[in-house]
Amino acid sequence: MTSSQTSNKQELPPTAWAVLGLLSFPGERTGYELKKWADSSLRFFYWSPAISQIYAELRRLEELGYAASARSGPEEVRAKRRYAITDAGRAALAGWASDTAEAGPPVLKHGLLLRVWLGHLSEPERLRAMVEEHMDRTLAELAAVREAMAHAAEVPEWAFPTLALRWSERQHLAELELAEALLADLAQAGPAGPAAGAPADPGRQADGDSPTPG
Amino acid sequence: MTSSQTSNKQELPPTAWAVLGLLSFPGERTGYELKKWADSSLRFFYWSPAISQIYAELRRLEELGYAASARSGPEEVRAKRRYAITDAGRAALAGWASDTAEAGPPVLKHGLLLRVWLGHLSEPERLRAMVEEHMDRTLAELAAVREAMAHAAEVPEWAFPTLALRWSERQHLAELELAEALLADLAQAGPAGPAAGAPADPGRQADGDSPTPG
DNA sequence: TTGCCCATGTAATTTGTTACATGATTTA
DNA sequence: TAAATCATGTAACAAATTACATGGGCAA
Repeated sequence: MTSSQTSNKQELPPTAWAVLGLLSFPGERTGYELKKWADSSLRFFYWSPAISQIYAELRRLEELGYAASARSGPEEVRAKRRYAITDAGRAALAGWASDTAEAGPPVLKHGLLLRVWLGHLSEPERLRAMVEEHMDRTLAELAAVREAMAHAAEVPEWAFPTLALRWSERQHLAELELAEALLADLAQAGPAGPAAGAPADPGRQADGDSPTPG
Repeated sequence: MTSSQTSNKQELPPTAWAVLGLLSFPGERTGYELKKWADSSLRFFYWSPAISQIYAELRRLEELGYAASARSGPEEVRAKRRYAITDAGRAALAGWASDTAEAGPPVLKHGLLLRVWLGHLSEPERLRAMVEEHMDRTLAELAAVREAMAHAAEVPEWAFPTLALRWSERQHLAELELAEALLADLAQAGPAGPAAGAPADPGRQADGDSPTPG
């Protein structure tokens, strides 16, 4: 406990809470283990920080008195460290996790959709191919989610992680349906519609006062 | 081709491409206008950069020869600037937009799900309330998407933006269904299950060798 | 004995945000 | 004439990544 905390309202970045969250499950673990676990669970609906950042957050968490570490080889610097959450850490995390204002809207950054939005710059076939590739990737992710879920479902302590993974499974299925519908829309708009792309298209350079797209 | 660019493979952050993408639709516009437009379209499936960053990206784009600006009051520094994409910019953007490797998997950072994953730290009712709040927010977003879509659908040049917004509409509907299912899972797991939360729970401090959660 | 996984960290850099400063034009 | 919106930018900072440095243990 490094004392001296004045404010009771800690302003921490999401990563710090996520790392502390990993620590909130029974057991002590190393930064390395935390990273692996994040890669096979958090990453499906939140995200997985770089390993170097995990170590940085662990140090910060320990300074705040939210986590405590024990070195394995007693005196060594840079020896294996196992971290555990403290009572103060658990209390702070519980406060954060229940704070409804803190949880803003989900952040989605969908590169494929940006490309669809910019569809006038690609050939229709290319666009279709990109959507299909996205579906392949999604399918692969779905398999990974299911594997993680099968793993989690075996342990009673991981009931909530299992629920989150179940949500993620459904989310990936929805993503596939969304892509399917997008493909259909593309097929309908492509051949008949205002056919975009590189070649032959008379007029259409109407620069000047065109209204701002929505 | 505006000369002097040595490398033909520009390594630009997503934001730069997004801003250039906004510019790729017919018409010249100011940074300010770009921001408003991003707020009512890009933000639904990608994201909307801070206005200060838009200005920064516009400057970078102009340096690269991908965009060109014209001041309104001829000699003034800090006068209104209208930007337009150049041929080089359009070509680079088209290359980027068709690059399938460039488009990684979608990034999702879902604060609500992180809290569900951490469900053992909240009271069940609190969790349910958070999911319901999320549904309210999603409903409001859905309305905004639909409004933007109605706007976009009127202009033939915005056929692809309209498609992207249609995808977003469906995505928000899916998000609602996902939340519904989550609520059901929570109700099922809550009363009977390994009832987490603050009070009265004997044992459960099993620190030590517990396996790493998935 | 080579290469992989475990394990921890530092340094440099990029990306992006918020807060601030400034002023013109439009609307109530 | 006051407030809102339009419009552009700077400065300080936070968050997070990549690249790099280091070294032990184990398996092919």
